[in-house]
Amino acid sequence: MARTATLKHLAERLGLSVATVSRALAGSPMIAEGTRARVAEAATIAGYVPNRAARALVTGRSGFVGLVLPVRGYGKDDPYLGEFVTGLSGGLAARGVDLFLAAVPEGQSELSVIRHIVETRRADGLVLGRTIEDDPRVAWLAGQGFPFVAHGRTLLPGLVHPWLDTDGAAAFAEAFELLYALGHRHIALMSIAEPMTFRRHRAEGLAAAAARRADPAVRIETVATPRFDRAARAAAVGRLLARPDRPTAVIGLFDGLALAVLQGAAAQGLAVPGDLSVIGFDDIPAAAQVPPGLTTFDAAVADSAAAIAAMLMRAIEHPAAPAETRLVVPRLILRGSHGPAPAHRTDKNQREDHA
Amino acid sequence: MARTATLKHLAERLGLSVATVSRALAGSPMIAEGTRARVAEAATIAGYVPNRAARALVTGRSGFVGLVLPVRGYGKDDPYLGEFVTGLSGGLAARGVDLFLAAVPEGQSELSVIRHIVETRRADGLVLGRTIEDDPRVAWLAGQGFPFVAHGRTLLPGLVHPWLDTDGAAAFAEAFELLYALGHRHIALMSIAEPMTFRRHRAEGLAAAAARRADPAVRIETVATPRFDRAARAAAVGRLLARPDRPTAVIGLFDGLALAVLQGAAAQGLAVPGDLSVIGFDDIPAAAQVPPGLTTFDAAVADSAAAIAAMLMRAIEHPAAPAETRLVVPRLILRGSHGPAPAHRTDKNQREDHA
DNA sequence: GCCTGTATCGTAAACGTTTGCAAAGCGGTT
DNA sequence: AACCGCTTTGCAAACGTTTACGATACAGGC
Repeated sequence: MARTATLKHLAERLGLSVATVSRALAGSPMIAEGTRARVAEAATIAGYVPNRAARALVTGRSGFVGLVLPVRGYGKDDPYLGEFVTGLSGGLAARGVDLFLAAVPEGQSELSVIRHIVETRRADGLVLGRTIEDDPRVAWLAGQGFPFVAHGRTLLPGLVHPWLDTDGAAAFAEAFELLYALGHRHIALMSIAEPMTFRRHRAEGLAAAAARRADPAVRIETVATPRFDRAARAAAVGRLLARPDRPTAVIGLFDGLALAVLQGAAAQGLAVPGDLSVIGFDDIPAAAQVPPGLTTFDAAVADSAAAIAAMLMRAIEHPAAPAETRLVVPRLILRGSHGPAPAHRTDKNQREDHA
Repeated sequence: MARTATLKHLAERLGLSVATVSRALAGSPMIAEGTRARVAEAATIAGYVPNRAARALVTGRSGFVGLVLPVRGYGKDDPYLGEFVTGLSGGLAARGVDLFLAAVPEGQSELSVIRHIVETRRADGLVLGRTIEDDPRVAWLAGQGFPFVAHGRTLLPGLVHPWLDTDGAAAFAEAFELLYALGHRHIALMSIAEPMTFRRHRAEGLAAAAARRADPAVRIETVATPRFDRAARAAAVGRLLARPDRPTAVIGLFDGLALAVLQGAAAQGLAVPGDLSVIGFDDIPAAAQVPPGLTTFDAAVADSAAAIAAMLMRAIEHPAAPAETRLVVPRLILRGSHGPAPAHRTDKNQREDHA
């Protein structure tokens, strides 16, 4: 197996200089069309592939885009990681860039890992997952002028930055309308304590849709538990469903919470959707597996990831360009966990004005 | 912000040559202890970090280890990817190596992606996931002498290669013993049609344990469906559980199958574990969420991944060393889906000799 | 006092690419 | 005939490392 061909080899074979060959391959306008064709042909038949290390050394660009994984955030709790990563990698590979993956070691902050990547120029750009409202990573990267795009908005005042987000507000408004049309008036939102940006948008979308109905019978309540605390989550669900004035429908901020509601309902002998309707968000695999099938939203993670890749490449190549943002609307997936509100049981301590 | 310090900067500041500084940092024995200390100190206070591109250019090693992700294999169906990747990345980072991730584009074979990585020397080593019995990736890489370690064994005749695998045989033997002690005699194995190596080992472990009991009442049957065909899977489960001589317990080759059984049982009004015991393998997050909690095995993916990282680094640094292999035993996690065999209902068409 | 060996350090080449600058060729103008 | 401008190509430096080899010094042995 011949050692991988280099520019010098091509140059010698063609009777040209290395510089000319390099420029021809790069499509430089200062090369005659004829020679460019000759070079291109010779390159393909020689199976030439540029040495990335050499190129990186002179251009100062690594040819890599980084993704950092906080162990805590993306652990067993992140079923969509596979989709996200494949979409990202695919989108980047099409542009000749590779995906570089960094885990956050135990006891280190994600920001410190990011700082290290930036300072050592290990990647030309970064993609950030799971942003929170005042995300320090976003603030720091924006301050550095380092190219990045966030999956999820932030609410940092006076700071515009590139992001792609799912339109959680629209989705939760749609969920409300679905439930309202089925007769549900008392709806609970299972939420989390952490200030993830998506929490705010989805909650606001739900509240806004409810307000638009201007129906005094409508009652929305929210219960929040720590994001990774399964026990607290289960306990809160138990309390919620055991109440005499329990809601007839509950929306989970994401599927994990909706599944917990399903489990809690089963534990208390409540039929879904007979006694209780449940709607989630994300469409994780378990949503299709657990009976009676969770009605939820498909966030199109793979497509989003590919779009993020494209946005990031633009940000890297045009650092001065204005920040690009993009909102994708999730698709409602109707399965078995939603149904008409139980007619015989209106909230005991409420006037029966919608009967 | 000062441009990242280089060897030349350090050399000038210390009144040494670049070569000496390089050697001192590398811990070469031909450097006096005193100067080494001086260099080390200067390097830390200057925040020196070697330029990977330059190093890669001269050493010919990229400083990256590759992981290729077939979209089909690791999609929504691979909930353990996050754990695996973080474990891998962590294990590699500790050794100064980074993880590089390649997705397999639609319409391309995984082998072609691997070939491309190897031929362009984009990575110094590869880790292979989801091996099958006669895995062409393993065969090709071994033929090339390219460093790699497989997560899962192969059954390629006369080919020893580095691998780390979970001891599925031991686990399924343990599952059998658990069920046998609870009185179960008729057990079904939900399996898949694809020749994944783990399928064989787990099935053999189950069969061997059953054989060891030498109990004529013991009956093991296997039903296999295509791995990614959810509909076929559900249909097969439905048929199995609807039979008058249905098994009293079923073991899923992995949690996805066990969950399908749980769902099928619920659909037919069978109580778990009252009427049917179910055991899975992998401990995916949904296993803890779905009622009554799936009894399964923890495959310790993160630890395995870290071990794979270590093995791969050894394989890269000592290409001539004999292939290293490692078997880790999964841990049984007892939850709610197993229980005593239903006493009142022995198989109708079978003698009641174990009553 | 000379030779040899050892410890320590410097010189310089090499890795493969990009790119500023010079050079060559050539047609057309004055 | 000299000059200019344009197109096309080559020269050479640079990116930051590693490493083979040579150089220097100093010690010990004769």
